[in-house]
Amino acid sequence: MAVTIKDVAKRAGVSISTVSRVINESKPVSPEARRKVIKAIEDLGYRPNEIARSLVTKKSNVIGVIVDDIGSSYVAQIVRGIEEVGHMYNYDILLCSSYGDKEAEERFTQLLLQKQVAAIILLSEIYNEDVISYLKYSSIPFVYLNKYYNVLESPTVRINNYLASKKVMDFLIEYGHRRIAYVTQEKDIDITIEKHKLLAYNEAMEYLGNTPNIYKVDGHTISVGYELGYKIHKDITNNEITAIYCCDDEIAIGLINYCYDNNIYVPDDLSIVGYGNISIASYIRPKLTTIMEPYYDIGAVSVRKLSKILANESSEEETIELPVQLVIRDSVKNIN
Amino acid sequence: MAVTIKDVAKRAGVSISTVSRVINESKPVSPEARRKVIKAIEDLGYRPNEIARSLVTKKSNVIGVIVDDIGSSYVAQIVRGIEEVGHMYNYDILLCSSYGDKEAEERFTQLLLQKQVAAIILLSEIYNEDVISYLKYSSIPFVYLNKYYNVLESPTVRINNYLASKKVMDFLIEYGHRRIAYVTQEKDIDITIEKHKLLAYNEAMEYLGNTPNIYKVDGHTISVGYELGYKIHKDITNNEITAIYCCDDEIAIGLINYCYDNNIYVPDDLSIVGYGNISIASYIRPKLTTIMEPYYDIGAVSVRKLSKILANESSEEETIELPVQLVIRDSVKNIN
DNA sequence: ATGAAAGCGCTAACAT
DNA sequence: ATGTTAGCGCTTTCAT
Repeated sequence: MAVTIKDVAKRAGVSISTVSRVINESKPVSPEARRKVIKAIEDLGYRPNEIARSLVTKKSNVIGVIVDDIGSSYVAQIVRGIEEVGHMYNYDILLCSSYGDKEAEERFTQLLLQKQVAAIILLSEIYNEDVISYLKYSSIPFVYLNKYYNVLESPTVRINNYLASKKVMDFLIEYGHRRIAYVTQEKDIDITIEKHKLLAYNEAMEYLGNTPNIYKVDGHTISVGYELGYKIHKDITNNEITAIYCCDDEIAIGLINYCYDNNIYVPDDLSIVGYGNISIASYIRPKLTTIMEPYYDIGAVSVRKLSKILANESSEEETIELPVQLVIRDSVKNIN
Repeated sequence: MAVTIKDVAKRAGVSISTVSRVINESKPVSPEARRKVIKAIEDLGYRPNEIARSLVTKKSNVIGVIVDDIGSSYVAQIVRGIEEVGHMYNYDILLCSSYGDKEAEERFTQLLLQKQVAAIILLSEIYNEDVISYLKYSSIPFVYLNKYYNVLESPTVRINNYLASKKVMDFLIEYGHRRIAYVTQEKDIDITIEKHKLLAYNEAMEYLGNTPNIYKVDGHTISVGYELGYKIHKDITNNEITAIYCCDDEIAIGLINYCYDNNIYVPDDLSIVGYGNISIASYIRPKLTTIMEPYYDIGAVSVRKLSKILANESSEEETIELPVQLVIRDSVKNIN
């Protein structure tokens, strides 16, 4: 049987309230009593039961985190941010993976609520307004992070995708590229961030006086990028395009691998830009030039926001926009 | 205010015991009462408070997981395994990152204990026997996973590193390599898995009648592997060695990158083998030939073991050994 | 089959 | 400054 506050009180020869007081430093305790209590706690190896504590205080200092897939590299980075600053604010992390399943997102939300978490961070890749409604309805503080979709109005932390996209295009143009293709996601384009990224791309092409050249893919994996290589092989070797701007690092990396395997030299034959700056981006060769999404910071800022809400120092509504940066590495050639 | 079991009871016109009974299906309830209770639950949107439940049942169905760094790719894979099969067994995951800090490991262990977790999985990369002793002393079911160290006797899930290493050497020899170097970790070699890997390497070299050629590094990152490139550049270009077997994928990848950047062609000029099969291994070019450590399975099996212990179906002591596999890709040349 | 009541380990109001 | 007590939301005897 675990040792409880009663055991400590008995051993120290004081009441349980006194013990509670020294543990929580909630009220003054005489030096004498404090000494005895501390001694008893050490002798017995007592550790307060957080479950019992939460029950009475109605606080859990646990943040529930529902992610798409913890095995995914950018997800792990965000969770790292959540975890690290979470612990600074004294929060623990209860982690669930939904694997892109709508129902799982909702089920886990309920579960976390039952676990009396103080707040929820939902990191999703799918379109699921129901869970947002549910979260709002539950009136639990939450942050909603979606890599692709613009879902409803909800507190979130993100970058400005239009501006990011503009940075890429400005850079490509500065490096002398004119025939630039963009690889976008075909699915739900109007309600995803692709809408904004595409806008910047189209504006830049219009500025150049060139017709946009858009490839559509479905999926965000490296193999999708690789397969894209087959489809556009001719366009590349024809020299119809000099640069490809990909909506995801994964697509860009798949494409780079395709090129490597088919003797197309990046960046000499073709320049490639990614989006995200996942960790592999700096390890593949050539190193990928890409937009850096500050994953760690997104997690970190989300927790900070939540902790402010929980301390009543902030309202829930605002969405936070983090600065973007273009990381220039080796996958784009200056053809001026 | 959240709705409680009392509210449900009142609304249904029954006692809270009856409500509890229908929730838990713990005792027979008349169809009539059950109907009313279910109705009330739905009307009120009632969800039992898991905190209160845990307090009385003294069960938490939460598994505490302490990892080194959730941002690390292999860690994320293991956690994925833990999380996914954990949820199948109805466990939730409370996650902490120690970032290689001894004290953090101990602090989090205490914290998790206070949170009344049902079991703990400790995933460490450092040498810390204290935390194992503490865990044993607390008599909480736990699994101890350490990527490098052989720490004390403790329940664990791992691969047979000697056998794995032997597989690598057999393969290299089969492919005609004779002058094979091994890159090992210089730190604490006698109490780490390097001892076993090295043994297999040395035995193979003895079998070949060649003197072992061992490079020592300190650290498990890609940049450590890259820096190793500088040091052994001459050995490679001298053709003194035809193959390098690296103790970590990261080292191998760093080395491959060094070669790429310095016009040494892998595998034509030099064959490289890794260890681990982290996700990048199949994305870099040339694709890395390596030992597959089944990270996901290590996590999955750990949870299964724990769940058996918690159900009194297994003792804590045994260590589980998972099968190893050599993944043959493109970084080794057949020079027969 | 059902309800009353005790109690899980703790905090916090109240009393002294 | 300290002790007594109620009660957090729930499960589980124990009666009935």
